[in-house]
Amino acid sequence: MSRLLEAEFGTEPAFRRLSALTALDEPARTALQRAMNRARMVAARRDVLAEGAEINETLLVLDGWAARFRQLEDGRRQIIGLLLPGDLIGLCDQERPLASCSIVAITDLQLCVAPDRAASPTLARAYALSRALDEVHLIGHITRLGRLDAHERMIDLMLELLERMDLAGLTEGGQYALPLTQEVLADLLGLTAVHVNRTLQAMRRAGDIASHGRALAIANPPALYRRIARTSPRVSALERSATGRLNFMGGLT
Amino acid sequence: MSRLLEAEFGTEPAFRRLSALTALDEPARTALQRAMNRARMVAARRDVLAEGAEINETLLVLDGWAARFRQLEDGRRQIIGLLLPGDLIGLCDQERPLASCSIVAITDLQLCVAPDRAASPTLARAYALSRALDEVHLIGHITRLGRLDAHERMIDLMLELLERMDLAGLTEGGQYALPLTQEVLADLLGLTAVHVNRTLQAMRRAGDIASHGRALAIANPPALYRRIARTSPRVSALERSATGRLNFMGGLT
DNA sequence: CGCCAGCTTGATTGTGTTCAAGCGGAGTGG
DNA sequence: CCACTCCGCTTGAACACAATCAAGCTGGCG
Repeated sequence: MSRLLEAEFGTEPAFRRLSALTALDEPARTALQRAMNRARMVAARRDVLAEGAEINETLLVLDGWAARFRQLEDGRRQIIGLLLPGDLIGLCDQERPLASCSIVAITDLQLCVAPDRAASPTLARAYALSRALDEVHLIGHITRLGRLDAHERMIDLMLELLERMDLAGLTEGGQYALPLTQEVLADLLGLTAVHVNRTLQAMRRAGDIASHGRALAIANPPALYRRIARTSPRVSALERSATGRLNFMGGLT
Repeated sequence: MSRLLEAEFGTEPAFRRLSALTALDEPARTALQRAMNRARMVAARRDVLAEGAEINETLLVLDGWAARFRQLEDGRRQIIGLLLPGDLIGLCDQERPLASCSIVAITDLQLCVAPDRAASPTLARAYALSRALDEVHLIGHITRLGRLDAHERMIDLMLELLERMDLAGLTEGGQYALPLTQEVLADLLGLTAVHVNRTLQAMRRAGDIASHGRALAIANPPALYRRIARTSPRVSALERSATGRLNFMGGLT
């Protein structure tokens, strides 16, 4: 592997996220790099996985966004969570698990098969932390839907995504690209698209956010953090310690 | 161990639930039985675990109900999920995980330390399935909160609890004891206690449910299943196959 | 050019909240 | 034994947040 490729690899969002979770040793890096060379593409709006399908392999998101969702018989849709670069799909310790929700590509998506956790104990640890983080996000989402109003939900979500994008090295000066339509936001936040629209407008007028094309700028995250009863477990959980390592939460309860 | 004790053990809700998840071999049964002999009690309304606390051991609920919840700074509370007999607390594969939410005893609670999964591969499998089921419940809860109205949320929850209680052998003729105050239901369903009250009254008037003291009778589960856009992954997931084993779902996505 | 998806706006309706008050039963202390 | 309290349940009236319905706008793309 040439040094150039190695350097490129180091800036890959998925690699950045996993190594932010825990320091990866050489076998882990090698396994990841090999897996990432066999990427597959999924076009925007295409299904990645249908609910109830058998899961044969764990996938790793390399680029683009996807959404886990559940669809009710009458057509109502609830998005369970978003999958960002570096997120894992289908992590579990059963033999032949079935998907508990469907997954759709929100943008064009680049995936690879995640290397087996047996490749390295550090990789196994990164996976365990990733899974714990997933659960934290589910819990945050429940709290958002159950106890926050439309404005709070929106801000809370944007702050969660800021943290997550940051983990994968995908933010710049508190800004990041938010490739979600208002309809997707609605299905995520348990609102209607119309109401999402009005909420966003109010937030822009209030100066809380600014969007230039796809880029979302959150005016003053620390101020918002203070103003909002945050659903995520603890804000500080994603603050990096002096070592550059995460000073971390995790674990089911 | 005398045969009598062995027989008692076989009817323990926690044991019934775990062995409904997967057939448990002798080492698993022995380990469980030994663990269950060292039960600890927690009085109703007492905290079992505070958010952010370090989790040193996995716990198993033997008797009574508990709730995982997150409390916002302004006092709003959202219940993330309920813990019923046979449910596990703190399952994960990290070394020193921190609790991602607080847990409070809803009724008097009997707990024990869950035997190490290394005790038996069948036990490990039961734990993995239990964890997958937990995630399914989180997903169902998100869908409930995001896309169902008050009536639907109530019915959907009651059906989920019917299935879960049944798994632990704690139902009789479609009835089970529901030890939740209207305030707890409100914090669970993202509603106010006042509105829960009115919703329950409407359901009683409509004949959907009947409560005699603590016992909740759901009039006609199959009919409700049909009427309601269910949030749980698939209703059939909890139907027992001819073998008495579960014909099962599970698995993260 | 024409289409379509996504965004915007207004008017109206409705589900659920808020505030306020009262009730009934279980447990406690005088 | 009674008074007192507290908790959970119930009820009513007014209000508010978000849904619904309907229409028009904008920009990218075939």
